Amino acid sequence: MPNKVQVPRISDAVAASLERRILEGSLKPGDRLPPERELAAEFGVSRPSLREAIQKLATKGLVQTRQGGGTSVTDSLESSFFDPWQDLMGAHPNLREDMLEFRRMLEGQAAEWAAERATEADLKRLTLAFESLNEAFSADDLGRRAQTDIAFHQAVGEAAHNVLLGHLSAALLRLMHDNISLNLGELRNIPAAGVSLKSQHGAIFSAIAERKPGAARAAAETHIDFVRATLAQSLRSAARRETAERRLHTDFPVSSTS
Amino acid sequence: MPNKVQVPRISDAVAASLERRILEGSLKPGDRLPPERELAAEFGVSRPSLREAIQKLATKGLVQTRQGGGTSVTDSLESSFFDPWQDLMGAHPNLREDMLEFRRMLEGQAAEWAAERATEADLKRLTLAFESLNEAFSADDLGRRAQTDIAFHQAVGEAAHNVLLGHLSAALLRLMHDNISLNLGELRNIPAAGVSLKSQHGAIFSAIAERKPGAARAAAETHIDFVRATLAQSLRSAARRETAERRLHTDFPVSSTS
DNA sequence: GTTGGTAAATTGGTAAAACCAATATTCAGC
DNA sequence: GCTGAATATTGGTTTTACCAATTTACCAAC
Repeated sequence: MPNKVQVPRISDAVAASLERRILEGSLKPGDRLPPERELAAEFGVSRPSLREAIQKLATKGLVQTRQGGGTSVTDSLESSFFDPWQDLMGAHPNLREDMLEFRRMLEGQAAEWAAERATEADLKRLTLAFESLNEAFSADDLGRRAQTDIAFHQAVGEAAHNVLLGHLSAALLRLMHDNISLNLGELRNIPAAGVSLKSQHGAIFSAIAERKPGAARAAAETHIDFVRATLAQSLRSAARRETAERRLHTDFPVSSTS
Repeated sequence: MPNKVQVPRISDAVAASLERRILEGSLKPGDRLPPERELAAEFGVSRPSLREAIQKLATKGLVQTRQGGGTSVTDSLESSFFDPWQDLMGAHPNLREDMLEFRRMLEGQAAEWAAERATEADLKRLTLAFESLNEAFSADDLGRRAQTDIAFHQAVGEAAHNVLLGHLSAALLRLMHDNISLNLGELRNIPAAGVSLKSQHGAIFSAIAERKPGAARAAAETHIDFVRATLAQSLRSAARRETAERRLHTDFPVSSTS
């Protein structure tokens, strides 16, 4: 093979650019890409070339196209981890504790790296996410709380600037929100939990903004420890409620032989 | 989602047809496909649609296209199943660094927990794995080395008694071993690497067996740091070999006029 | 006969324009 | 507010033209 200068194809370059955005988290699962015509103009290429790039990504499973509906980012990177973990959930009933422990490790590390590495743009984004989270807590909207909670933790994960950690963190958050036994919405029914959660998020945010890696890690770990303890209490409380419900509806027959 | 009849896209159908020919052997590695214009006429579709089909196959690695030269079937037939992370590793050099950084954190934590929690059965298993690894190093069998390396780290991951960590640790290690662009096998060609790798595994093993969490973590982190540094050296070494090879085959005419 | 250079043919790469098909949005009527 | 029709949007396909890289054919010089 002689010293042939390799000229990159337009469709390859466009596909690589979009792929990078997916990898680094700028484009998230479920996000809609701009329309083909718009995206082609944005990249300064023809639509057929842009289509070839999109088809490459579709073949890799990174995006999915629907005629009339647009092109969206799949969750294939997170699924690589999410699906096996979901299987593990069924096989290991006590996985909740392992998961929270794992999450403590992951989020502690994420917060530490975020405090070391966050750019101005990262901090701006984290600030917006934190403000949205506080608004959701004030508005008493459970759906919005879950969404902004995820967004806040994702912003931390991305400020850590390790793409693997970012995607793993997202997969883990999704796993927790998708499983009843780990349903964090249950925490909101506990009176004091909201106040504590809010101040814990605040501590994480401040430590990162003030670039204190050690404090950020400690704050994140404290937060997960609290979630852990409160979740356990909540599940015990739910179990007690179920027991009381069964007592109320249990009618024993009077038997003289046993 | 209602009972919507799924109409297959032309490009998908064409790609599937060509893929079938490749997999059944009608088209063999090295075979040239007919020219795009001819193939499009043969399938009764437009050339852009045919091109999209070809691009799908190219993305899967089943064919390779050269402008002016045609499209040929490659000799890599393992591309029926596609791991998105595997492909990303090759295409995004920064991901390699992120992965090693992440693994350093993960394996450090795994070793620490293993030292705290390993049962007698865990230690027995770890011992066997360590012995197998040493045998593989002595036997100079590259395939066996990779396998026993994975098994050793898996044993550590399981002794950590966190299911998620164990699973993830194994998945990431397998991903690195499977990735050609990382070429972990190259480490074995470096004279001092084998001895260092062996003693590093030994340090991890001893620290866990002697239940020293701090030492175990440090040993695991040192191990990844070494892999990191040696991999970088290996890649530089490969680049130097390529340069020398080019020098060997470059024959410039002697010119007296400059 | 061999080698090097040039022209022509072939084949992949890119773009523009037009049209078709599926989905999403808007609006009118009840 | 709900339903159905009309309209707009967005992906899918085709046709045509042109560009760019490679291959083949041809010819001249040695």
